[in-house]
Amino acid sequence: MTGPGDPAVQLREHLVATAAALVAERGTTAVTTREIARAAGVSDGVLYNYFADKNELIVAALVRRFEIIGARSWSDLPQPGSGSLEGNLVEYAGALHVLVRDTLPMLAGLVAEHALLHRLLSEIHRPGQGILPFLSRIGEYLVEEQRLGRIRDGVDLEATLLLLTGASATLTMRAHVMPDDTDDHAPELLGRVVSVLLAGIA
Amino acid sequence: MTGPGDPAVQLREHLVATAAALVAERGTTAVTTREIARAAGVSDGVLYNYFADKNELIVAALVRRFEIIGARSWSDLPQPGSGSLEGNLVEYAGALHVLVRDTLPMLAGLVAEHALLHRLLSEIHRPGQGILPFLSRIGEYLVEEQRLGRIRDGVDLEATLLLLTGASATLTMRAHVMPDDTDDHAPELLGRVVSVLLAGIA
Amino acid sequence: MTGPGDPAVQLREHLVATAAALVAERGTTAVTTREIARAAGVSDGVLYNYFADKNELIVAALVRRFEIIGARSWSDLPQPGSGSLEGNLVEYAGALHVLVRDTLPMLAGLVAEHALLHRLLSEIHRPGQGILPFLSRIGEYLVEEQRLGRIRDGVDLEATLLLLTGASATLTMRAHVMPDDTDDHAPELLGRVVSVLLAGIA
Amino acid sequence: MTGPGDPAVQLREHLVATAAALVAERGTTAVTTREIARAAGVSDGVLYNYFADKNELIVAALVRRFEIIGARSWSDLPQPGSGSLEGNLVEYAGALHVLVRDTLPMLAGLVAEHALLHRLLSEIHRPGQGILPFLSRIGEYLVEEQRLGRIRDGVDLEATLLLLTGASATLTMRAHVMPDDTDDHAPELLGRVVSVLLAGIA
DNA sequence: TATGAATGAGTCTTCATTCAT
DNA sequence: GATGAATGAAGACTCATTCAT
Repeated sequence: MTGPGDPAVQLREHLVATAAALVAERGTTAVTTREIARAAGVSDGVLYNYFADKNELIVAALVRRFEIIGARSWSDLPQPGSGSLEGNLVEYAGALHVLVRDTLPMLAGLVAEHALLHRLLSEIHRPGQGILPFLSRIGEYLVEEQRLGRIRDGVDLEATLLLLTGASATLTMRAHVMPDDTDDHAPELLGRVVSVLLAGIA
Repeated sequence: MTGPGDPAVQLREHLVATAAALVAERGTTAVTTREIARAAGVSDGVLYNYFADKNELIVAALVRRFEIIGARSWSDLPQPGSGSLEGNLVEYAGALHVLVRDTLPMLAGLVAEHALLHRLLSEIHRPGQGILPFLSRIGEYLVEEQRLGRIRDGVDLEATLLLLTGASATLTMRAHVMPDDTDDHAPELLGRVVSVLLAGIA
Repeated sequence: MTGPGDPAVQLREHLVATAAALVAERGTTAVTTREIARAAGVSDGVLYNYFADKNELIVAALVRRFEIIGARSWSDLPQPGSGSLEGNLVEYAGALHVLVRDTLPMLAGLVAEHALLHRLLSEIHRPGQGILPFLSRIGEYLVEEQRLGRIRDGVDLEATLLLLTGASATLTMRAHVMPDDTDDHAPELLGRVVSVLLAGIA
Repeated sequence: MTGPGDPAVQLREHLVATAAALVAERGTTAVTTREIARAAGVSDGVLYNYFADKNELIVAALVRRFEIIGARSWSDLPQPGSGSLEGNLVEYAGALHVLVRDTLPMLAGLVAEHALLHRLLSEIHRPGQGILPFLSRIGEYLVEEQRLGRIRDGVDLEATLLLLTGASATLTMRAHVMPDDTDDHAPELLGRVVSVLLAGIA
């Protein structure tokens, strides 16, 4: 008798969505329960009708956030063998860049709060959706391309993955620290990154 | 009439050093002014004789922290042309890994607190010391190696820098999320990363 | 049109019984209305269809509790003239000990809450049942024994009652503060108390 | 350098005294930290400069209360052998009556809160002052009188103590439940109680 | 009449900041 | 300048009570 139309479920969703938006803006710790309630248009106490405590709501908000951003970033990614390897890698790197860019403030807040981080991790491993599957998906792409011969045999794919994801993530950090100019350059810079990765430097 | 021997300057330094140590341990927000004062062996109020508010002290502490860790990580790094390019790059990547590992809790705290981040940035650009010079130093190393011919002509060094630093930094993040097994593998994995970077994957 | 079979009366009774059980376990203030409703298998709001507020329900629960415990403790008590005076007094004292032991948490809660206490008192005097009748019953026993000559003529029975009940009650308090060893000794100690009371100390 | 004149010590004392007064009036749980602060004429947070938490202050207040009342009740009590046994016992019983009367609301509050009760007990056993020493003092009085021959040899003094203290304490409870008439009768009633105790009832 | 989600005042506690000494 | 006690605005969380359905 409980479904998405259930008003209780709707309010729960509303709270999660509101909290997700606030957490995305200002980080995990800077958001107060009162702010969430105000922003959601409800009273201070409602939160505790749906969540055991503030952290449970925050974790739910983070999971939600990852799902939304993940779904947005990772749909329509190229299949192994299609197009050019270079173009595909740029797309994957770009998607990861967007993913990290939009989740960074939340991730950052988690580093300082181990309790929250671990609650999130145990929560996020459970469903098929999450941030880790995305990393494994790009890994799978690399494996397939190697089997297809577009990546040299013998190339260390774990190291490759680290290089590719690392460059994307670091680009994000840079954009965050210097918000003025870098975000527009991101696609172009990632293109150059992929070129270097393909050809090597020696 | 004011110099490094001035007791007022010394107390200021002492406060910065104490705060730096505490911030490194527990992160920006988890440290209280009282804890800093207790750890420094002074009274709660002194802080406000040397800093406008808590944030100013925290920023000074972060700057100090970066200087210390930077100095530790970046002394004795190989000169361009010495040894092998591969071995040198592994060393640079390893130093960056250590640098990020030891500053991650602080960096993370900053992302969530924009005010603090911006105050730190305007502070850190002022003196010759800071975190950015370290990044530029590895950049300079790459430039020199290219001029010496150990890095191919035409290789995009900015992209290379991004790949190298990104892999190191990402390795750190991984170690933080899964603290069990990854930190010991770091040197070996960075070795493989450098191999891939040298040879390319195509 | 209203009788014991009336479903409304039954629900009222059910609420009182449930609240009585919870109050006996955890004391007056530690029980929440939500807990009572959950335990009774009804919704949070029903309570207010039968009682003006929480206190009214609590008072009803206390009255009920005293009735139940009283009925249990005071059935099968010896009749005046039967058995030995000493044995009978020990039985009465033991019954009172049990009565106090089982009502102490509730009584204690009442002392701290004057409003509740007074509401209870005006409630408890109304019906023929209550805690006071029990005290008067042991008083009646003493009166009868005196008339039968097993208690000396001229003995002050009010004072005797105070001694007997006081010793029982105090034993209970002791057991509550030092729960380790005293409850088992209670019967034996009450036996000695009655001996002293019978013979006097001078 | 710390003495009773130290203003910090004075404020601590002031807080304890204020809390003691409020707790005596209204019981342990009904008093809020804000009320204590307001009544003491200080701000909400001061409390935590002197006590780890609310309970620590409450315990200190209870200890204080027992000391004050104890000192008042138990000075100038008769020595064994002096005066008449009967008169002395009435005095002892009366002192206990006053002691219990003035501490009952606090004791009652403790019954419902085991944590608080245990903290108080471990605190109260430490110094030479407390409520238990008073009970042992009346016990010692009985021992001495027995040695002097004013209490029959072979009389069970533990049982006697229980009778005497129990009667006093119960009288208090009665006075609390029916505040109208009984407190004035207390001395007279305790006189009759002692008479019965001396002569026995058989 | 029964429901149970929403309410919001109230609880304890923390901590950056001030200021009289 | 140094002290450190006092301040009081928040913070997370609880729970008796109400009321639309």
